[in-house]
Amino acid sequence: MAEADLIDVRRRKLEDLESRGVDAYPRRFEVETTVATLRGLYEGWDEERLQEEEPRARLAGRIVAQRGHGKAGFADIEDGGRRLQLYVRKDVLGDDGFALWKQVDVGDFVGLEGAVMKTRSGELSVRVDALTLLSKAIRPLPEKWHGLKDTEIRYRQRYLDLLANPEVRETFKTRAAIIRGLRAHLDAHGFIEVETPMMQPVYGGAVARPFTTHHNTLDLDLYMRIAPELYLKRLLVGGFQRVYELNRNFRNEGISTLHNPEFTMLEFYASYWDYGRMMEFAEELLTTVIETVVGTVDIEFQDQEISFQRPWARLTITKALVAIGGVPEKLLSDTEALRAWLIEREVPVEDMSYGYMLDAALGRLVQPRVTSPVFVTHFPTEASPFSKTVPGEPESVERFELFCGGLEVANGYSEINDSREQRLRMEEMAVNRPPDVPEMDVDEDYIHALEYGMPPAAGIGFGIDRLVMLATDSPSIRDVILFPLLRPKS
RNA sequence: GGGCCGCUAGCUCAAUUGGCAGAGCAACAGACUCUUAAUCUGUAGGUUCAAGGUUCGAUUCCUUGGCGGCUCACCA
Repeated sequence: MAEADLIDVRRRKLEDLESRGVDAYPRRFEVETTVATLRGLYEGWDEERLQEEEPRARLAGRIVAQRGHGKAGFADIEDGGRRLQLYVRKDVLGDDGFALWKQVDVGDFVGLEGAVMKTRSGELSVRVDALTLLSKAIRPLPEKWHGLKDTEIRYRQRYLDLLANPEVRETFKTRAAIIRGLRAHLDAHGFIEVETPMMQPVYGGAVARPFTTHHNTLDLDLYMRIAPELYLKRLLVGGFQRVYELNRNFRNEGISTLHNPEFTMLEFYASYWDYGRMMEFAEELLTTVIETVVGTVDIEFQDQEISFQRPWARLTITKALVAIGGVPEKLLSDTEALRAWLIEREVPVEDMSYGYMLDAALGRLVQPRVTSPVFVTHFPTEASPFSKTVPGEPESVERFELFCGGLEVANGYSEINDSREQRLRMEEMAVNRPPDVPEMDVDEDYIHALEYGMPPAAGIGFGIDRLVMLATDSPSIRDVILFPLLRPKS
């Protein structure tokens, strides 16, 4: 039947009910129990005991299946993700109640009251003696057995995806649990959660194109933040010793299975730590959360066996390129030979400096091959404008990236707190920025803040969406973002 | 943005070489007071993503466009 006809049928039922004085959208229903608690209480009881004691139940849920049976019938309701069978009999429900039962469709919300029982086949059920319509659905739900597979509908109408595919609900519960776990661990270690501007007059803290917007009253162009970094470090200047922010960043770049224009980032900063201490803490934080949420530190992600068992491997970028990326060691001391070797392997490094070449090679040759977590350290200085250099090694910085399951999951470093050095490095970045990167101003206000003195500190940023992908074995970032950005359908 | 693939009933999917567009579920009518992917009988349901082209004839072939997926390049 055409969709319009299916809707018409339900509309007619709705009008028929209303003409008989039924309120199809009542204000409230006093629920006394849930499917989960009911199952917890009575699942273990046998048929005889339920028959003798006849416990009563009053609950509500959405009809997800119906099986008519003449002057009787069965329905399954879903409430909080759990299902329960209803048993309806005309002689128990009465004529009016049974008439309502006949007009109820899959998708409708109902409230009900009755005796808890078990059927002959042992299925815990409620023999309904009072049925109340709580909300009439006028569109048909996706099919019960095959669920909803059309990716476009799944993303555009996520509510249908959640309705039809229970594992999708689990993914987003896991997401919530991860975020809860991260907050709990940080809170327990003296970090305080802060909120810094998402609309910034000067954007910074990362290399990416921003979204722009405008404040009318101030007649001021603003940028949606690409990172909260520079504001969080201002708070270290202000005397907060440990801060974190877990919220959205916005980057006006491509969309892919790993990128959504708005994505969730956890950034935190600890005074008196360096990047080494931060790596230790990151290990502890992630293993704790993964173990709590997934139940084990050995997970499977897209057919890879990943172990978060500590300690995690740590390699300098050059060692990683040799050991994991397969770069011949002798090429590392010969820029042009390395360039030729990389280009042969389709790593586009034509106009790059040595440092940017290493970074590009890392992304192409190392990252995809990493399964269990690996910290890569000693990044080239030119690509890291906020990281302190390694003592005696001005070309490398005290910075690490965390790779896992072929994904970049985190990025952290010892923060520059010398205002003179920070200015130089920002100016260098403004001149030597990689091709295709928009002009970036030196954030004078940030330099000014550093001049008041920032304690030595380390900071880190975690891509939360990717973390959730790992924990839920999701192949695309769109599977872990409830409403990913799609082109509007005209 | 480039390349490849997809779009058929509300949902999940078929359709031979280009030859009457079909099934299951859902819906509707009927039967059925312990079913659970209920069962049985019957009925109805289509702008085959859109526009154009080739053809006697297009879901099928071609062109353009829309939307989506994967992938490559930039970004986490």
